Amino acid sequence: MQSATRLIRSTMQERYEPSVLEPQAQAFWDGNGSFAVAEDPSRPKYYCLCMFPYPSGRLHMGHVRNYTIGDVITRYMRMQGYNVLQPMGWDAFGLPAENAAMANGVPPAKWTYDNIAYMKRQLKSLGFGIDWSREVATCKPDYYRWNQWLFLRMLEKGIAYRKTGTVNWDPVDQTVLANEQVIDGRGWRSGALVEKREIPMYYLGITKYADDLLGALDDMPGWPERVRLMQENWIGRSEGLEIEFDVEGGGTLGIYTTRPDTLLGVTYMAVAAEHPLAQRAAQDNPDLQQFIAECQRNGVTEAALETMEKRGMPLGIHAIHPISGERIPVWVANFVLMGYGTGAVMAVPAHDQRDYEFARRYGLRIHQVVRPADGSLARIDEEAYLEHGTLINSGQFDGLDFDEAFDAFAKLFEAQGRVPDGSGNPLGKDAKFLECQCPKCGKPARRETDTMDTFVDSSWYYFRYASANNDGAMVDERARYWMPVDQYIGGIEHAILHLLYSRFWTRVMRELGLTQVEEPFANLLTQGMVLNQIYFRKPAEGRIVYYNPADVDVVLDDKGAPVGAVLRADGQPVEASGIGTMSKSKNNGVDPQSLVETYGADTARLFMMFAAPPEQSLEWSDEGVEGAFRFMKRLWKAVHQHVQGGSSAAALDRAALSPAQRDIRRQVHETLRKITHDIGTRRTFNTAIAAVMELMNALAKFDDRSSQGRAVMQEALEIVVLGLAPVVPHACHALWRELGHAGAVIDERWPQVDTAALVRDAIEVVVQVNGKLRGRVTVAAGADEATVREAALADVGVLRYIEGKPIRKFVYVRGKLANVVV
RNA sequence: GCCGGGAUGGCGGAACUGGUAGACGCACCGGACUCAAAAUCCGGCGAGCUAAUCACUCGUGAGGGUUCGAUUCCCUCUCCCGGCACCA
Repeated sequence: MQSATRLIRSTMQERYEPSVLEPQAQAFWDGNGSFAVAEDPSRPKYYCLCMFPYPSGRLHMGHVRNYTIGDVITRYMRMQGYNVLQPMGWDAFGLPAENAAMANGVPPAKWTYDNIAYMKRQLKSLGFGIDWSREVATCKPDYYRWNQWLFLRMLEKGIAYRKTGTVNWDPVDQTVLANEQVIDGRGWRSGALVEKREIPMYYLGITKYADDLLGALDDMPGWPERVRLMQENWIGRSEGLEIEFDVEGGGTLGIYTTRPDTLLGVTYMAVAAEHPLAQRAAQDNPDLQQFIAECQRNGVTEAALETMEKRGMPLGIHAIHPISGERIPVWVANFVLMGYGTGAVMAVPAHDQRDYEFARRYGLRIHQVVRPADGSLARIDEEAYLEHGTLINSGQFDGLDFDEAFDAFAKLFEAQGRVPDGSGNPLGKDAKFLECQCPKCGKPARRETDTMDTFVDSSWYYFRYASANNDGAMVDERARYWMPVDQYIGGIEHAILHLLYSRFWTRVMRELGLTQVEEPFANLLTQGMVLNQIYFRKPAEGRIVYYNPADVDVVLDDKGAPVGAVLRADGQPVEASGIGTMSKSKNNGVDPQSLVETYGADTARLFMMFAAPPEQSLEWSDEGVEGAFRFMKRLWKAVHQHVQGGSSAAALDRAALSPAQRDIRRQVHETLRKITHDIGTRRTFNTAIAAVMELMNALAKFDDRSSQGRAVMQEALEIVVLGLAPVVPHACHALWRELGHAGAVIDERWPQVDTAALVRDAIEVVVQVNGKLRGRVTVAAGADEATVREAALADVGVLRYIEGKPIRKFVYVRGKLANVVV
């Protein structure tokens, strides 16, 4: 073993060549199955999960940042002795595959699997420590069959149910559109005017869990405050009831309200101009026709909405109040949006400011049904009373508070959930597909053609990683070992929907006995976006042209401050419009592949972790990448020079060190203490890396060829290599061997701080006079306040400011600072 | 409009619990090496004042407050970013 080590040492490359050493390290991990993990009850587990990507074709910088953060945590926790699972998979159902199929005639499946293969190679080239034996692709039957299986269990339990609901219908594409796919009332792809349609579809009763989902947020310290707030607002906002009012002369009018407690205060109803009821009433009423036309003309631009006054007209139709039986006039109003909810609202002017203003304008009745809980009387003669309070003038419901009233009305109307899962389906026309056998009785049956939304796939994939390749069950006992996820990492854009659905899904699975955990993700880290400069030219006519920052040179003034930019190709100026998210439309993306090819994966990883803390946005900088690469070269050279310095270093003799050796050793262990805290607790990888750079700068000046000097250097470099191993694993894999170790750095433990090395003989105390820095004194480490005071008052810099003045106060912060107040 | 976050050198950022503001990196400037350039190494680098790298003054978006001491806590304001938005 010793001779083998010598051989490696003698052949150590002087040059840092990532293109050679990175594939070697990756081959080592692959060959040894370093990242394939098995359940091991004897060791503490750690489940580190990154949001899986849609296989769009290539990784983008956002992915690289996301997965680098996850990989650093994974490798760090592994060095801390945990049994760490880091899986990866593919959120593989989506419209891009269909669009690509229509555009290029490539079958969606082939397109998807080709993309997966390519992106998997990219992930491997970045050195992520992933257990690929657990890979999941949601487009494969062995994954989505469990969606269907769980859905049937949900039907049995009544968590899923079928009900008629209003949807956005695209008449050209013959499909249902999500709200975000409707742009200015038109289908995003077909451009056709979207219709509201009542179709039967499946609902998932997430509202049944709303209280629990909301309440549990208070007990989730591992989640960022702002994500919890966003979920709180979202759940609170969408918690309401659907109530149907009968319409005189036939039909019903469905509305949705978050204030069912004010139900008895309804004095009119309002519908959108496009609402069928309004359309019908307008047929033989020219005034109404004109008003409706006006409403529609006003459009939905923001400016119009801001300035538009609230206007309306009675339809001459009445609805019947479901409790009181009263006749309620139905109005058409320009502030009711057809695109939101049912396109109709119940109006409670006493307790809604908008309804109040409308009622005042048109002389409609205002009927108070809520008063403050403290018993005082709210005045509603000038504005609506908006707070939750106690019900009055509501017959049998008088005296109830908001929650009690909500529950009482909910029971009365058997409130239903509001998470539609349906989408349109061309499968309904395919007889071969439709005809099937009932799996229970064997008789001919009609196959269900409604499909589930893709959010279902991502709501439980983390369970499947933990139960990978089980043909017989959705999840198995292995999930009990791994769940919950200890650290989840992904983009803030999923702060609400994906994370909320996952929490909902976990509760459903718990109710079905599939898991014991209540919350799927113990700790959540939302990484910031990756930004870059945006450059463009706006021709006199035609469209703006964006130029990639890589093709642009920045012009500097003589102080180095940027004053302009020119396109390298023609030397002519381009305009800069600040920085923004890397995107195709702004042509400011940087391809991870070319970055890895030019500088190596370690440089890419180092730059990403160093340029900003993980939660903040990260500004791209080619010069910053160069800087990271320079550091890699310096690190490599430092180890190379040390190893070249002679045969293996003598054992460290702590008692025999010179003051300079003790100093450098103290700095080594101070750095180790800091990076342990920064990586392990604070997750501020940027400051950890900065601390190591600082240490390397000090080590470069520490030129001590003595036996103990080399021993100190050996220890320092080992700590540096171990400490950087999570961030730049390829280089550290090689350097660890160069430092004389037969084992692989991936199997090493995180080093221990030698607290004895941290002890100082003397400390420097900063001395202020009236809070201004005036001097510094050096005292023995254990000096008491009196000693420090004596030294401080004798300092020449201090004396200048206190001479002849009485000392009013002396403040001493142990070991750091003294303040003399005169 | 509502909710949340932020503003620190030419730039990205650091300062962890109220205690030396500007760590680390980039850019820039000077020097060494070189015929020269690149690379590398060494040094400088908030502003003002100054012959000066001494000293001093100012300085963390603006104004005020609390404190021996404020980038950090409190109040008011400006701007920027994110989320939601006639949301029923």
